[in-house]
Amino acid sequence: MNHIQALQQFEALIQAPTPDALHAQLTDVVQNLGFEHYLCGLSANLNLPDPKVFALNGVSQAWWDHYQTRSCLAVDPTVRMLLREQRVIPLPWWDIRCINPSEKQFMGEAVDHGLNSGVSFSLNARHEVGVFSLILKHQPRQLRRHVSHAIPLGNLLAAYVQEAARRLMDNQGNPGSKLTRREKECLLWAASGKTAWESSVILNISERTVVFHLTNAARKLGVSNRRQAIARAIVEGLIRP
Amino acid sequence: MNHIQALQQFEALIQAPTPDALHAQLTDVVQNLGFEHYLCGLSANLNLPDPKVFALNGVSQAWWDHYQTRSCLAVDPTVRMLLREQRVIPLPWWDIRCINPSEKQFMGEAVDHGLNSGVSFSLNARHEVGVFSLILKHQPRQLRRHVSHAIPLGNLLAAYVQEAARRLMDNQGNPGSKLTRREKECLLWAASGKTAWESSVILNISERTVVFHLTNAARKLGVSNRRQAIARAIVEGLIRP
DNA sequence: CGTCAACCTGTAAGAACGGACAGCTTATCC
DNA sequence: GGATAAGCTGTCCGTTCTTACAGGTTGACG
Repeated sequence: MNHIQALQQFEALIQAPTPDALHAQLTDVVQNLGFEHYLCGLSANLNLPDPKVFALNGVSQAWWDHYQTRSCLAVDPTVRMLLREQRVIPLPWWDIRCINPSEKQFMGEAVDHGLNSGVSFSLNARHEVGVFSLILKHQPRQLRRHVSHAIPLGNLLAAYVQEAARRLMDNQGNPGSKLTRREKECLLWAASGKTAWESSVILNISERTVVFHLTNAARKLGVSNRRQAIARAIVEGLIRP
Repeated sequence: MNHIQALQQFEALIQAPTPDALHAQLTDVVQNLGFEHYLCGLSANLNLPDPKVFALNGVSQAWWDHYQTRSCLAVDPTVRMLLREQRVIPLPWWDIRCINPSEKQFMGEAVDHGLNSGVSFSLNARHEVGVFSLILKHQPRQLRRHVSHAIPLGNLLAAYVQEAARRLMDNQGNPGSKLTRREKECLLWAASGKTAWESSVILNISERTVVFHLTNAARKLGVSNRRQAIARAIVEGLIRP
């Protein structure tokens, strides 16, 4: 498959109307790249009680169930290196260094489930993070050559998958707009260290009204006080101090 | 240049000890990809009073001066589409749609300075954003074919440049370490809505000590109260609620 | 052994917050 | 015209924060 054809196939991904359609197209693309499976986990507003999680599963159901029920996110070394350590360049699996027995065990279990080798890419945007992996079930003759050759297009594919996933997620409703303009303004000034009285002077409204908006904002954000509301609004990208 | 060679050249970039060395290597890599210039702007902690900005300039000094003195960030359509609109897939310049006269004028000025065509890539990580562009001074015979062909490796190159830039920035001093472990812990619980008393129970220290750490953290962050300290710590990536 | 940094603790007074009470205006939509 | 949503305003009271005062402990380093 040459580059131009691949690009056209990638462009088609972001038009996918449903996750199922995306999965079908992606399975095809991944096989054209010389891989058997893929795995995509994307989370907007990570570490929140209600993260929007988008997962596409191109591997065996057994492995996926195992991953979820055992909360393998904490022991998955690709997640650690790409998300927590913020590695932005591709991660071929032979570069993975396990830092504790749990990670080692996890990788062993992956091999047992047929995830023999592969390469993982980091998905990053302002308020979302994720991992996209291309996976080989069987080890080919020249593993490193095979994988390395696919890295440039794989890296590009990761970006397209992220774009496609976001479009699908956006269609499912946008909680960012749940705050009114005033509520965001009050939160913004509160995040800048202003008291309710100071904000009232700035916004030319009464102190009581500032308190009113902050209270409402906190309620909408599902938290119980002002500090937490500020933290949540920043993490969700609703305000930019 | 085949993929494997390119990958080796990319790997070498992240070892660059200084911005000048990176620039020299990058100039070579970019020309191998068939482009004349590059432009890289990366900003950590955007929208803060003291953002860490990293810029590498592979274009004419005149254009760079013009870009900076006229604060073209606000009218650069690549910045709008890649950063504000969060487009994560590559942006060939023929896909740029100017949405106002200022942007149109900006693109005209770019052409006047010899930035004829190119492709821009988005650089994204949790607390940094940027744009990396590959630029053609002269329009080749088959422009679209030429640029499209370079997109996969260009996209990968962008990730390596981002990684290299971060390593250089980290070497220049890391303000994230200015908070002690306890101060970050107290901030984290405060951001979760816990009062000083509640945090004291969690951390098994006295309420007074929690207040002490929060006060110190606020002072170190250059702010005057707890709310602002929480906001700043989150934006700077020191804590993750 | 002195010094330093990080950590820990206490009291007290005034300012700010949180929650509950009750009620207004304005614009939009059916 | 009635209903609804967004915005706005006031008082009261208990809780929490902020800032000031004045200390002690522990471990690393020269």
